[in-house]
Amino acid sequence: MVRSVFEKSDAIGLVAEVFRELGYEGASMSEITARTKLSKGSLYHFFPGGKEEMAAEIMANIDAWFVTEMFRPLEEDEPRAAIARMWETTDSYFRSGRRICLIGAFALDETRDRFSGTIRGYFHRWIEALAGALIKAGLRGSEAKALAEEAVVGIQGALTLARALGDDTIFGRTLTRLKRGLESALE
Amino acid sequence: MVRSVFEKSDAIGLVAEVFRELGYEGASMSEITARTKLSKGSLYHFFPGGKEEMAAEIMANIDAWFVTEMFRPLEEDEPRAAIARMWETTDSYFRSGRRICLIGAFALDETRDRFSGTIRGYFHRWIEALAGALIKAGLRGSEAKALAEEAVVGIQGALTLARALGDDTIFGRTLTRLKRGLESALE
DNA sequence: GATCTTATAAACCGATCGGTCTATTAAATA
DNA sequence: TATTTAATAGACCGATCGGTTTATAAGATC
Repeated sequence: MVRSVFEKSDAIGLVAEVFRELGYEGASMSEITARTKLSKGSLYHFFPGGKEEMAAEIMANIDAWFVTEMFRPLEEDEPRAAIARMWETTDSYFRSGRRICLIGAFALDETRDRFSGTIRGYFHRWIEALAGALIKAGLRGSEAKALAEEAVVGIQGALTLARALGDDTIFGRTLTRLKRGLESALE
Repeated sequence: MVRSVFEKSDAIGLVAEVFRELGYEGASMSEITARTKLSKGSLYHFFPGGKEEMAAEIMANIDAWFVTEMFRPLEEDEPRAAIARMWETTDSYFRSGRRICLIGAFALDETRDRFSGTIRGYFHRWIEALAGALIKAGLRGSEAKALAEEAVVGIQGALTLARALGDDTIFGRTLTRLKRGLESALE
């Protein structure tokens, strides 16, 4: 069989999973072909720019997903409902802490230099969108900004510790704590 | 010149910096030799086991440093003073957020599988040591554990966001917030 | 049905990978 | 002073790296 009706969007998802497991440098082309079952021919057909283009498209994909599912709702919808949905979206996207944040992982080593704009933009927009929703819900700007930052910091930290400790419960516990923190500030 | 009076402890520090910048997979032997100015001869003399041994010794070194400077003081010294010192030690070790946590970074990709014991031990002891100090300072066990976990989660998250946003202020701001959280619980 | 495009497979490429080995020399020991 | 050990430099090795190319065949278009 020479043609398996893979679409580029399928490829993005499959390759993303490999980057998530191995990191940018750890994900060699041979590991990517082995784990995705996509040949080099297919991969370079979809991503002529190689690994760098794969990573860039994956990040753009993730970013677009968050914009649609989380940032724009926070910016445009009724703030309390959007915030409530944010916690659910976060828990399900990160599979209760069993899935890491690829954009956060890329930020830690020199991979960051290749994608600094996307990385900065993702976290900046998350914090700004949440802070904006908190302001619409009645908080002062300074308090909203601090709480939004605290939430995103907590999510990232909990993802790191969930992996580091092999603990399936810390992520959910952290989300619950952060959610209560916001709710008590909004009372 | 053929002998430069390098000691193994010097080598550990130099190589650690390369792993911190490039990650485990990104730190190739040629990059390590280029950045440390240590030849392959020297590196394999100090670390016959190659990259894996380098990383293992670096992590053991970091762990030992934290045990001496932070965990044991939390476990043995007067708790409030030890906690106060913990914040200072954390800020100076991570250079106000400009330096990442290598052990946290290793936790995120498959590098974790090589060193899972050390990684888990490091974070577990940090949380346990801090929780123990909080209990000695008068908190209930459950509250102490939750606050200790919150502190270590926040530190890791702030390190990620400091790098991701290129923001030199978020780490200090987070430490201050976490510190106040503990203090108000101890009042 | 002929042609063209899209997708796949895999042989192949030079460069770099992690690691070994030999040579050399400074310091320690006898 | 002779000998051994610790440390360094770098040539060298097979394997793997990211990437290119050629071949082939399944849809799509005409």
